[in-house]
Amino acid sequence: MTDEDDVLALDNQLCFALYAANRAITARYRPLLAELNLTYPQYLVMLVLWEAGENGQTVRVSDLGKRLRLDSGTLTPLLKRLAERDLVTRLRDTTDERVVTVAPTEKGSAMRQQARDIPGRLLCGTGIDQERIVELREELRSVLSLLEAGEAPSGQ
Amino acid sequence: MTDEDDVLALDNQLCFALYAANRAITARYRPLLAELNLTYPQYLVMLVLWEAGENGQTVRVSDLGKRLRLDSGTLTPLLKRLAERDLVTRLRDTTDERVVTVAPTEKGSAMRQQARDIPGRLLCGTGIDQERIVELREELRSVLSLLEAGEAPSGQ
DNA sequence: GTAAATAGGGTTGTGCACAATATAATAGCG
DNA sequence: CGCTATTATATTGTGCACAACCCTATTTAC
Repeated sequence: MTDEDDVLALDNQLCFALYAANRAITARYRPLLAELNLTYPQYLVMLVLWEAGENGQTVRVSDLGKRLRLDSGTLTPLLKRLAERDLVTRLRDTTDERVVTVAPTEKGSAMRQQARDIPGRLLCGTGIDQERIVELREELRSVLSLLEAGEAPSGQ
Repeated sequence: MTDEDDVLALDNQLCFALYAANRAITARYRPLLAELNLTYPQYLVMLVLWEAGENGQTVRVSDLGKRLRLDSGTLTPLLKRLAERDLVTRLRDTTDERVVTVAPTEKGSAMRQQARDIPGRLLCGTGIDQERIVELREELRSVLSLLEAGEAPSGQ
């Protein structure tokens, strides 16, 4: 294998390590979130809503999009499914009808208590210690901000 | 915010850092792969096929699944789309008709040359240096193997 | 005041991911 | 030989993820 081929080897790709690790973590979440009948992205939305509620902030669809880096094509149907299950409300602003405000219902807020032990249970039995998690998380956050700040890859 | 709430804060979740970084990287790949008219998972499949071809190995659908951690529900339609575009062949084994062998066509093999500069172009303009990429990649690979070896999270 | 630009959401269509199930072939056994 | 378990792939259905587009409301320019 020449050096040029080597750059295309699967095991040399950061992207694949990230892709596989991400799916392995979400797979680990799945049985825990199934107890709450939530998918992983639904869980992330609830995290944002709980956190904002704690601080007395209202959350618009666009706020969720900025925070989670998701667009309306993803969020709108997801929020509708949560609303159907009476976990959130979607209210269109009366003064500016472009704006939709999302908030947890009482049922949605109550779910927070059930979710509290999830982070602790997630990595039990893997032998990954807390310090390592924090380091990896901070490195990923730093790389993410570089990726978001960086110029787009050249189209040629 | 109490300590208990803090464990649910979005910014304290390794999972979200991983989720967001993964999508940021694949978003960065998208315009580069669009030149080849490939999606990101399709690109990963081609990487495996190119690598195996180099070593004279044949690849079955189950081999792709093991390597990429994907199941047939993902791979079968993906491979059919690649086959329609004459980038791969899907041949059912004559002696054991359960087995489907996948191989790049001449057109699919030729694409490797066009793909060679992608890894190099990907992170240009982000200020992320090579050493950091290697460290992060190895840490992710290590965490992945711990996740895959670890016992399932307790169902309760 | 009105045209143009921008911002907030929604809709549609394509392509993953994955669970659950189906189908079919092989291997081992009595 | 027939029975059962296992292995390999396909099919179906749900839910993201994102591009492309639409519609409406607000803002800005003139």
